[in-house]
Amino acid sequence: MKAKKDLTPDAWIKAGFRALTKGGHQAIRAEALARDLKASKGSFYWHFGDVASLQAQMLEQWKAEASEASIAAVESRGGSGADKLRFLVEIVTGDANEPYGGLLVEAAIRDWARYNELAAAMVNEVNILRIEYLETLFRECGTDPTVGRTNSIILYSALIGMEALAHAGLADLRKDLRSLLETLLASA
Amino acid sequence: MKAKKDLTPDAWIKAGFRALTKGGHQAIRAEALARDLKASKGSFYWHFGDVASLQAQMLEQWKAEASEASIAAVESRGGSGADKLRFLVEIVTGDANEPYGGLLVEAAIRDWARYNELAAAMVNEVNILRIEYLETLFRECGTDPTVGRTNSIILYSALIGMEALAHAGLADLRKDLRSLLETLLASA
DNA sequence: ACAAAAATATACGGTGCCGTATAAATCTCT
DNA sequence: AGAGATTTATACGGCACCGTATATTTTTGT
Repeated sequence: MKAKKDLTPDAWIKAGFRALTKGGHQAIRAEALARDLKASKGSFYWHFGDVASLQAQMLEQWKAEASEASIAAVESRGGSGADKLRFLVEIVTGDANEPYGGLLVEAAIRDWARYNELAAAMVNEVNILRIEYLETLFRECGTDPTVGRTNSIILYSALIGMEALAHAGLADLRKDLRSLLETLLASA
Repeated sequence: MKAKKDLTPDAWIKAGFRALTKGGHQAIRAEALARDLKASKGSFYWHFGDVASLQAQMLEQWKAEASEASIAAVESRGGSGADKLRFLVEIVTGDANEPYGGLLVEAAIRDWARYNELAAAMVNEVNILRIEYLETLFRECGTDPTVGRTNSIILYSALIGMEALAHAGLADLRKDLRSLLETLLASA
C-alpha cells in the first residue's frame, strides 16, 4: 500500500490546471487545491515550498508541452510546406486532443502573463518558437521570408484572437482559420 | 467649497480602470481603490452598494465607449469602403488616443470576461457590433457578403491576438494589421 | 516488530479583504 | 448660527487565505 493518499507533485499540478481553467491564475491557491483533492494544505506544503513554486512548475510543464506537441506531430507527418500548414490548422483547431484542454489552458496562461513576469516570459518563449516554426513552413512554400514572417504573425494572432470569438459562437475556429491560411498562401 | 474630497462615482470608476489595467479584474477592490484615492472605504460604500455594482458600471461605461468611438470617427470621415477600413486600422492601432489606454483596457476586460458572465455579455455585444460594422465596410468594397463576414472575423481576431504579441515586441501592430488588410482586400 | 523516514493532518498567528454600523466632519439652506 | 442632509472616516465581525509549527498516521528498512 502506498501512502494514504497518492498525492504526487503531479497530482497537485493537475489540480492547479483545473483551477486555472476554471477561475484563472488567481484561483491557484493552496487551500482551494487541497479541498479539490480532499487533502489538507499541510500535504501541499510538503510537496511545494509555496504557491509560487507550484505555479512555476505548472508554467514549466506547459511550456515544454506547448513547445513540442503540435510541431512534432506536423513534422512527423511530412508533406509540402502548404500541407504542413493545413495540417497544423487542423490539429490546433482540434483542441480536445491536447492535454489539459489545449486552447483553454493557453488562454488562461495568456491572461496570467499580463500580470506575472514569469508567465509572460514563458508565453513569450512559446510565441517565438511557434512563430519561427511557422516561418519555416512558409519558407518551404517558397514565400518571401519577409512576407512569411508577417504571415506567420498574422496567422498566429488570428488563432489567439479567434479562440474567444469561437467560444462565444461568433467565429468558426477551423473554418475561419482555414480561410485565412488559404488567403495567405494564395497571396504569396 | 465642495465636500472635503470631491469623490464622484466617476472618480471611483476611473480608479477602478486603473486597478483593472494594472492588476486585472481581481484588483478591483474597495479597500485598494480607497487607498489609491487616499480615501476610506466608507466613502466607497456610500457611492456604491458593493464592489460588483462598481464593476457593472465600469463595464457599462466601457461598452458605451467601445461601441461608439472608432466607428463614429471612421464614418464621419467618409471615403470608400477600403479607405474606411484603412483608416480604421490606423485609428485602432493608435491606442494612445483612446481613453483609459484603449487596447490595454480591452485586453483586461477580455480576460475578465473569461470568468464573469456580465463581462462576457458586454464583450460579446461589442464584438458583434464591431464585426457587423466591419462587414458593412467590406460590403462597401464589393466583397461577397460571406467572404466579407469571414474577413471581418479574421481581421478582428488578428487585432485581438496581435495586441499581446505587439506588447512583447514580437509584432508591429500597425504594420502587420495593414498587411493583413491589404491581403484581404486584394483577395476579394 | 520497531525505529526512522515519508506523507498527511491539525492548529496557529497574521494579513487583507468584505460589508455594516456607527461616528465625525462638511455642506446647504434658512 | 443652527438643523438637516450629505459625504467621509473609523471601528467592527466575519471569512478566506498564507505559511509555519506541530501532531499524527503511514510506509520503509532492518
